[in-house]
Amino acid sequence: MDIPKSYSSKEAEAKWYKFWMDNKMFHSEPDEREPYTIVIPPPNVTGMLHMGHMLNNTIQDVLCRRQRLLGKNVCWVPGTDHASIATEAKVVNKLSEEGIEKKDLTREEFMKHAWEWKEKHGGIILEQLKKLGASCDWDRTRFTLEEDLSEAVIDVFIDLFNKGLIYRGVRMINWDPKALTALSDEEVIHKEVNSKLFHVRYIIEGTDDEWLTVATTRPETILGDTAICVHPDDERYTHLKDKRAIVPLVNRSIPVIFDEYVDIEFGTGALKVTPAHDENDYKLGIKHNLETINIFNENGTLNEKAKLFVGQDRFDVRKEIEKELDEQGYLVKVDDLINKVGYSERTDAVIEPKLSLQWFCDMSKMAKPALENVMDDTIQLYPAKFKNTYRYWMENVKDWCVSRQLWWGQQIPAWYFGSGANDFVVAKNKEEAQKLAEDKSGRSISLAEIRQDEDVLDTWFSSWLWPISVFDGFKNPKGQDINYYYPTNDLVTGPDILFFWVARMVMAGYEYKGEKPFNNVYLTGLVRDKLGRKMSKSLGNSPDPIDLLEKYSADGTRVGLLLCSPAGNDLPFDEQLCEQGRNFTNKIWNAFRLIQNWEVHDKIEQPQSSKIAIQWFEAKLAESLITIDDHYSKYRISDALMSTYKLVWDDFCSWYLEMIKPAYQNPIDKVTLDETIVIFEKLLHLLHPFTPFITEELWSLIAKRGEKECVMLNSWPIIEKQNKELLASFEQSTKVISEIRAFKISKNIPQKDSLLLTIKENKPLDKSLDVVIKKMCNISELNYVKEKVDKAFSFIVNTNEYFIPIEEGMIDIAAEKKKLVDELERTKGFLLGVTKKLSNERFVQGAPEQVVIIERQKLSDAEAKIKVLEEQLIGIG
RNA sequence: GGGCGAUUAGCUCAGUUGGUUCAGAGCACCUCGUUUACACCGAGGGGGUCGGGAGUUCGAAUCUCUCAUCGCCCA
Repeated sequence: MDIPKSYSSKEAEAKWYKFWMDNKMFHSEPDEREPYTIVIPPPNVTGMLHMGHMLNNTIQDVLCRRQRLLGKNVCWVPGTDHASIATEAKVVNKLSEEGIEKKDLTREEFMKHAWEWKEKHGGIILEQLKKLGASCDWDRTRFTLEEDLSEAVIDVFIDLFNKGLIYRGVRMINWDPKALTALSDEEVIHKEVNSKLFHVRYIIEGTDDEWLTVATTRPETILGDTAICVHPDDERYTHLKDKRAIVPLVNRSIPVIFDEYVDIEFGTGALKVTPAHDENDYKLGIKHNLETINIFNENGTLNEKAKLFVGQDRFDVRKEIEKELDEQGYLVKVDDLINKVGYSERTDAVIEPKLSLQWFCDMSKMAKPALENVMDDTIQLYPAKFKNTYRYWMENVKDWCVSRQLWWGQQIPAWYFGSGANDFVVAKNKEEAQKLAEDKSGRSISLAEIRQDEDVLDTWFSSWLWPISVFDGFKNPKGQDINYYYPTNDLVTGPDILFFWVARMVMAGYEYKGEKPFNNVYLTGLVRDKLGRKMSKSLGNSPDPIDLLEKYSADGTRVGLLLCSPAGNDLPFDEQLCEQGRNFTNKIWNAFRLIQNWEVHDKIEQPQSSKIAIQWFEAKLAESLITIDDHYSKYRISDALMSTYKLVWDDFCSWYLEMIKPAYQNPIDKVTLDETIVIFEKLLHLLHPFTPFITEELWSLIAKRGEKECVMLNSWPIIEKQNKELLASFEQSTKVISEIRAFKISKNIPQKDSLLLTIKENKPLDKSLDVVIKKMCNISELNYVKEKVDKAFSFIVNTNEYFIPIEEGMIDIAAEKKKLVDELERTKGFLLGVTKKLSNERFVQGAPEQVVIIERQKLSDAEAKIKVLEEQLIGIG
């Protein structure tokens, strides 16, 4: 068979993904096996695959594929979420490019456009995941706005309302003037920006020249001021008790109030109070019974209440009012200031605090079990350090603003039947609403009188039900799916949505299933660029994932991503890692080529060195498997990969294959070849979670297979019995081999030249491995002697002395001597340390017995070594 | 400003209850090598006072305190 020198991934990837799909190998149905379930963190329908998705889904796929190999019934549920704000923004933009304004459309017309957009773009990201090799059960793909899932959302809203956990109220909310909707606190990103602190003076009412100077970053809100507040202990201002000041430009009279809330040190110690446009001012306003003047329109322009600058944008007004205040003598000075400003996560608009009537969800009751069950590890977070953050959130949980002033989403099932603040009911449909409304009002109400709330629910109000709703747990609570797959096993997501999503899923899980939604949460880091910056569209510093997949293959890219991704730590991505991943797949490929090209003979007897090599590798495999399984159990995926990588590259390719490799153009014996193929197959299983495509390809090539046989459904290797003695002896031999190789390099001796090796055995030695040393170093003759050998290159491994006779002129006596002296010095120093330790009464008394025994062993080893070194030094003269 | 976490080789990170010379891995780097799987390779090698300081201990990368720098969350 003619096998190319390098692995070509493209064909194999297409072929095997199709094979898995055609044979429904990712599909799961409940059966008698133990389930292993993951629900995907649903990506936005607006999204394109980015590096974060790549990492996140690679990890999920690794976990799923390993569990499949372990024999579990694996179900990885994919899907997308409708992303209210982002999608609506995309659709509005698209329509406006076509000359259509949202306000000219009915709700139904708009929704039609939105669904069309979703059908066209919503599936792109899922198709991209297939290129990565994601083994999702695509037959189970769900969408948060589909009918069943929406019904669950509405039912939950109604249920929570009836339980008194959802209410309607006026609050200061985060208003996005670009998207024209309320945002939850979590959707606001606070950034540090360079601002200015304006010092503006207000004249005291009834005086000609008595002024009070305030400091503010937002001079445009002066127009909505309804008080000035100072600290009661601030002596600068005590004389202003019961006085009033005049707001500049608009000449409105406002009171000077006293409250301990004010920071005496900040600015001038006098704070202008604008209750309509600042959370803290709002609280002050309630406390001191102040007027509230809302000077902004919903889009961030000023309204007629401002009296000046009406219709202009808030940021333009900030510049203009500065000029105006200065010209009229109100502006005292302007300082530079760095402060934090809230921005919309979705539109990047500066958030405007706004008083508004919204729907809220009371979290305090549901937070309780959600907190307890994470703190006691019923639900485990990996890494556990996130328990702290989680606890902080849950102990300081705030009510959740769930309404959004949008159309793309589930419309809030609240129905209004009058103009009173309480003239509403919550019901599943208009007919039910009518009944409830009549009950509530005690009068007859026609259907025409009833209007549904215009707003929709926050997207997270869908996502928090995801682990239940994808298994139809609301529609069919006793269904086979929900009973079998819930609670799910693992959740893989980023710490940035630990509260947004993870915590809320936990709450919903306990509220609606009485049980946790998942056992373990693996929190990945953020993917950053080489300079440590977040990857973002605006910076343009993110590689295109699809390019990476094409350049380095899916397997190579997966390995590259996982090489540097310890749980919870950020991932400083470097394309070089994908190159390393690709090189790794090429190494595996070539190991296969080597084995494949050997000619086999039935009649040849198995060499002793091959027999030992097999025994050794089996022991090594068993040892590595324990390590690898342990890493997986702790979700240390990078470490599991590195252990696998070293097992394959170092132990299998560099040691094992070299040990069994027949001489040039000689055939191999059948026993060794067969055993080697068995070993190779085991390695393919260990590799499969990381590199699914090449392992499937090689599995099919290395032996004859049945039509539907494949590596992904075959079993994970079982740990064979361990053999620590053999591993220890082998390690000694590798040291000997390394010494001889180094010697050959230093003397420019070609590999094909054979050497003699003589050993003086000072300490019992496993001689069965001599055949390996002979083969690996091309030793023609290996002897044991009682006396040391003159005129030879020598070295010591584990107090045994090794001699390679060479011509006298070739020995660099000075260098040899220096090597021995250095080693002697080091060993003596070491001996001194050990002696000191052992002569210390308190050490011998205090340390555990085992530690003391080890120290005594070190002492006698060092003494023996010193003796050998000294003898060699005498011999060398 | 408050809370949490980090700081180990050029880079990215391991280091499990303090105890083998425990200072490690991968990559990068340097030297040699076109030997018949692979130069997307092989063999060999250099490199760190474990952020600084103090303390506890027979013994500290590991525990305590303190300072510095960075990150995250919150105000």
